[in-house]
Order: sequence, then structure tokens, then C-alpha cells
Amino acid sequence: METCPKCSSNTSIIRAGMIRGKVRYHCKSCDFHFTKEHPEKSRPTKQIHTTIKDIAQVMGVSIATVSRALNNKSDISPKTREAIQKIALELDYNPNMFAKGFQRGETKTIGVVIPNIKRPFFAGVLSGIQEVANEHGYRVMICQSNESFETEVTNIQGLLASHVDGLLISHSKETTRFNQIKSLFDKGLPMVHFDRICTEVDTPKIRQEDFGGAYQLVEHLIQQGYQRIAILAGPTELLISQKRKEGYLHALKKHGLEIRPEYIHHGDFSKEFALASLDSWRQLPEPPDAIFAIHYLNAVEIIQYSKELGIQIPNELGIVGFGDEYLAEIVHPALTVFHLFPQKVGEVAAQMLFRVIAEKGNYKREDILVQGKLIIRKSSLKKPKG
Amino acid sequence: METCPKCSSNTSIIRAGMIRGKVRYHCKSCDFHFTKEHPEKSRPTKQIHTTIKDIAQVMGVSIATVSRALNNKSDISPKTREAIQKIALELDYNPNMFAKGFQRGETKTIGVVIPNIKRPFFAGVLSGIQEVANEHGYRVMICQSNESFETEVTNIQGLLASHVDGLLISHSKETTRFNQIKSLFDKGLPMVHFDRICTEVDTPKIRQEDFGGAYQLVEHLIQQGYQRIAILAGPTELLISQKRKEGYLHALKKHGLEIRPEYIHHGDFSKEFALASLDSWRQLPEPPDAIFAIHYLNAVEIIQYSKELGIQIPNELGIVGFGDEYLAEIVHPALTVFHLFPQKVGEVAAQMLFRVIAEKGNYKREDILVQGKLIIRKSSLKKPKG
DNA sequence: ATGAAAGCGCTAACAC
DNA sequence: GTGTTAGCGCTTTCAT
Repeated sequence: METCPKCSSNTSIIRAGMIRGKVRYHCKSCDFHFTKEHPEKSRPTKQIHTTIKDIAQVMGVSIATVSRALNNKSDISPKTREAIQKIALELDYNPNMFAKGFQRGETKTIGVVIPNIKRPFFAGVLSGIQEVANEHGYRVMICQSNESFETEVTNIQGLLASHVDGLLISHSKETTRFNQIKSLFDKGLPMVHFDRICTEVDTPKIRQEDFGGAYQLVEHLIQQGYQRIAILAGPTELLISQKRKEGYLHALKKHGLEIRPEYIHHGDFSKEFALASLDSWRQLPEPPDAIFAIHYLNAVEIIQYSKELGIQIPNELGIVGFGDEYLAEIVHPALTVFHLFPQKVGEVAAQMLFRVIAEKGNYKREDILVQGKLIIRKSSLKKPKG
Repeated sequence: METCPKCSSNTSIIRAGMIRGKVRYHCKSCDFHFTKEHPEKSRPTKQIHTTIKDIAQVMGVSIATVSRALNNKSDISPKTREAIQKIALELDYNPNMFAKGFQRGETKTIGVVIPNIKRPFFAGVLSGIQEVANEHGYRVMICQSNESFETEVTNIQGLLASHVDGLLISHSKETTRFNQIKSLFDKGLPMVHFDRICTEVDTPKIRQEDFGGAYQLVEHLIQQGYQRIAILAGPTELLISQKRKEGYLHALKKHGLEIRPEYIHHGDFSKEFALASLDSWRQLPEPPDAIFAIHYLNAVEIIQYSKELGIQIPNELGIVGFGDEYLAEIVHPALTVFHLFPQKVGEVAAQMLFRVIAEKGNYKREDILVQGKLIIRKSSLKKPKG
């Protein structure tokens, strides 16, 4: 409690606002106003960030003037502007995007939710996203769902709390309920789906050539003379899994090959799943003579396992897969793949998001298919008989 | 200009502050105060984020009360608290970390600067960082330098503008000047270096077993009977390059092998560099009988190229490398490597950073060496002669 | 050309 | 136990 410097009372003092960094008090008994230094007003000596206030102080001008100078606004004398800019440089001034965004209601940050950074496909996508985001002056905040629906929901919640200006999402394997996404979309949060998209919300979607790629791979196998083609598909709920399977089925139909349910295995992309599938197919009276793995890792695993089992690739068994170019080249025999362009997917997705952000809901929804490319290698090149 | 409702003057009206969302005016000629609705005060109907103000309005209490309720502070009646929390849930309230951090002077965000997300090592590190950051309630902002010093400087500047609470850095190949880093460190920005560290600033450093790993790999080669061991090193400025070379030199010395300068090639990790090195070594009167590539990709490239050239691995040429386990297993013959644990590096680095943040400059600087592991495979297993 | 002040969402210090 | 208000850094009217 304060003491009045006039009547020495210490029971009738009330705080009466602040003035120039000092606290103003009023003594009710003698009707006297007085001020006192604000306690603990001293700033820490080490200051990481210079603020416009610091600059204003140094220059002896108001913060408004500093702001104008630093933002190259009109209505400021060139002399003042230059002087301020010079000081700003000297003081190592660096605008606080945080405060800036705060008052404009935006953060210049976009959020990305992906299953797993370590997967080369997503790493490539991220790289593309980063590049485009940088060009637009945005920062990127990344979350991994680790294929868990629960984590995904938490991630999105967190990104939202960080007030990201937009969201790029590729769903986890587990995700089948989209009410969170839907509610955000309805609230007008700019959002774009890529790769693992969801059809239940009317967001723009960036997809890869899943159907077409699968079709091309299987058709290639057929043209090489393979007749009994099996598919190592992913989880049934996953859309890319469905699309790739459709491409497979379509190619078989188109070329008049029988569709055999026992050749279609759905699984979780794990190594165990891949190897167990090969084992079980070999038990069949008519085992497959080619395998289309919708995930390149499974294809590589099948190649390795076949070698252990002494199966000749490509003569006894042809193998094709979706995906990663580098690994596909390294494995022996080299893997025929439908190559995707992850970086491109990221770039396109980010570009789309910035369009949505810019057009503030007036954009017309558009889906984009990022083209892939069939790369033929040894694993599917059957030697001509005889 | 406003018109006075009392004397109808429109020349002597001044604005006199705001009250309850209305603008307050004062007519100087008749000394009359009046208010008017603030123009364009209507909020957008679609609001992405509920604020405590919204909740306060709905509940008919003050924002302070709402804040207290949502933060489980004392001095609030359980009844009010519960009622507010219920409403908050209903309105889908999600605190604005942005505003929260703003006023506490922190962002609950850390920045990471790495050369390239797509490299599996860094992807693994990121994954580790994310995990630990999540546990601490922090978000992660990632930038890629793409091995460019200039980009790195810009990245750090950007992260700083976003007011990250701390920085995790692995420098670009090009980076040899550290004044930016040093100045930030001096200002007290919490910072930890990992992998591509810099010795000129007194930050905590997380390193891998570069020296020890190189030593173990080369010693293994020697024990397998290889005598003329060459090294495919990285850029001379890069510390990991130096350390790994030291390990190599130490192993040679320890086992009494001659150090031949012509067996030591520094380069940029590119495929061209690797292949050119092999070519040039084969021209020597005494070509090496083993190669230690400090970057696993170079090792893999050497294996592939050797196959093309018809060189027998491991009999004619032994090969070992640092790094990525998966690819090393896939290549044929499988590559002996010193395996690093990228995720572990990320985890340890992030943990260290949070210690620095928590201990506010009172921490004692500490370096950590993340252990690796020698994994012996075919590429270095010379068959016993005879 | 420049200064004063509101306001973005939230917390904490204070008044009652 | 609850309301009031300053202030975090910045932009942006408005007044001078």
C-alpha cells in the first residue's frame, strides 16, 4: 500500500491510472494526486529482439513514424525514413511477424499434417511445400500423425491453436471420420487435401495418378506375357489403395484376363504382410506369375524374399511397384515402377492452398492429378521364350 | 465530419475516445458529448476461432473470469468454472497460442534449420525432434538451407521474425562464417547444434560417433585383410568430414599402415565425384583394395559402378560406408556400414534445447555423442584366401 | 509530416 | 469471487 506524500495517510490511496510509465495515485483524504515509478520497469539488458519502440526511443520519434518508415508508407519525409531505416539496420531490427500477424488476424504460417516425415514420398512433398511457401513468404508447421487418427485430430487442433492460415492434409491410414475436418472447412479455414484425400469434404484435392499408374503397370506386365497377376494392395479403406486396385482390375478386364479373388491381398504395407502373401500365393494350385505391389517397399521386400527362396525374377515371377525411384534402381534386379513426383505434389498442393487463401472462399474447387511416369526395369522384363 | 445533435455545428466536433464499441464525440461550441455507433463494426458471420470474449458474452461474465476458468486458476467458484468450460467446449473454443505467447513473450515454437528434408538422415532427425517437441507442448518450424549459406541466413532470420523460442541447427556445407549465429547466441537465444556443428560458438552440440565410427569401419577392413584403404571424404570444411577422416587416419596409424595422400579424396558427395574417384584410383600403379565412403550414397554408387566395371566385391574391392541402414541392406552385395541413429540424434538435440530454454542461460554447456553401431555385411567380407 | 491512441486475444495485477 | 485494465508489438485511422 502506498503512502500519501502530503497527508501521510496510507489507507485512503487508490490507484488512478498510469502516465508516462509511472503509476498515478490519488489520496482520498487530502484529495492529492501523485505518481510513482512503476516497480520492476527495468528491461532485461540482453534483449533478443529490437522493437519499433526501441527504434522510436533512439530516434526520438513516435512508434507510428517508425512503422511508417519501415513499411515504406507514404506521408513520411524521405529524410526521416532513411534515418530510421539506417538505425533499424544498425540495431538489427527484425519485425515480429507474430505481432504483425496478430493484429491482422493472420500468421503467415500454414500447417501440414502427414502420416510420417521419414517416408521418402512425404519428405519430397514437404520439400515442395516448403519451396512454394517460401516464395509466398509463408512459414510451414509440420505434424506427423504416425498413422494414428487420434494423433491426427490432436495435431490439427494444435495447428489451429497456432492460428495457421491454411491446412494441407494427407490423412492417416486409420482416418475414416472427417467431422473435425468438415467443421473447419465449413468455418472457412482454407484447406487442401493431397494424396490421402477424403471425399466427404469439398476441399480441393491433389492426387497422384493412382488409377492410371496401376493400369499402365499391369498392362505392361500383360504385354510382357504374364498371365496370372496378383496384387499386394493396401488397407481397403485407403483411397489410393482402392484407386490402384481399380486400375489393376481395369487392366485385367481390358485384356480379357480372369479376375481371381485369391490373387488380391489387402494389408497394412508391412513386411510381414508382404512375405506372408507371397508364401500363401505359392501354396495355390496356380500361383501368380507376377505381382503388382502398390507400395514400393513391399515390392522390394518381395524381390529380396524371392531371392532367398530361389525364385527367378523376372522369369518365374515378374514384379512391379508404385513409387520411389532411387531404391527401385538400387535393388537387384532393378524394379519396374510407376514413378511419382512427390516434390511436384507438394508444390501443386501448396500453390492451390495459396490460391484458396487469396481468393477467400470465392475459388472454384478444382482437383488436380499430378502425372507420374512408367519406368521399365529388369524386374518385369521376361525373356522371350525359346 | 460529424454534426452536433444539440447545436448542429459541424466544425467544432472532436473525437473524444471510445466507449462500449461506440465512438464518443465532443462539440466544442456547445460543450456537449454524444456517441455514435462505430462504422463497420459488424463481425464476419463465419468465424473460425472462438475467443474468450465470445464466451464471456454468451455467459454474461468478464473475459478475466473466462480466462481464469479455462486455466483452472484459483479464486473462481466451481459452478462458474464448470459452466464456462462447458460452454467453451460447445463453442469449440481453442485457445489462441499466438496471443498467449505474444504476451508471455514466447511462442512455444522451436525452429529447425537443416540442409535438406529429403535426406533420410535429416528426416529421421526431424522425426525425433517432433516427438520430443510434442511432449513438451512445442511446435516445430522447419527450414531447409539446401546447402546454401545464403538461404541458411535467410531461414534463420525468418525463424527469428517468427520469434521461435529456440533453434536447432545443422549447418549447410557452405557455411563457414558464423557471425549471425554468434550474435544470436550472445543475445541469449537458446540454441543447440547437431551433426553439422560449428565450433566457433559455445552452444551445446549433439554429435554422432564420427571419429569412432570411422575408426571401427577402417579397423574392420584391416582385420579382413585389406591393406590399401582409400577414403572418399566430404568437403574439407565440413567437420564431420574432418572427424571421419581422423578416425580413418587413426586406424591406419594404429595398425601400422602407410598413409597415402593419393588415397584421400575430398569432394561434394555427388555421384560424379564418387565415380571419378574410383576411375582415378584404378589408374594408380597400386590401386586401393578397399574404399571407405563417409557418405553411404557414395558407397552405394561405388558398388553399382564396380558391378558395371566388373570389379568383384568384396574380393577385389572392399567397401564400407557411414549411414542409412535400409538402403545398405538392399544393395547387392549388402553394404557394411556404421549405422547412425538419426531419430535418436533429433531426440537428444531437442531435449537439450528444452533444457537450455528451461534453465535460462544457467545451464552448463554439454556436448553429447550419440552412439552408432557397426553393422558388418557382405561388401567387406573378404573370403579367406586359398 | 508526425503524434496519439485503439485494438488484435490473452494474462496477471489490482480494486472492490 | 469477479470485474477492470495495462500491456505484449504492431498497424492504422484520426487529429493536428
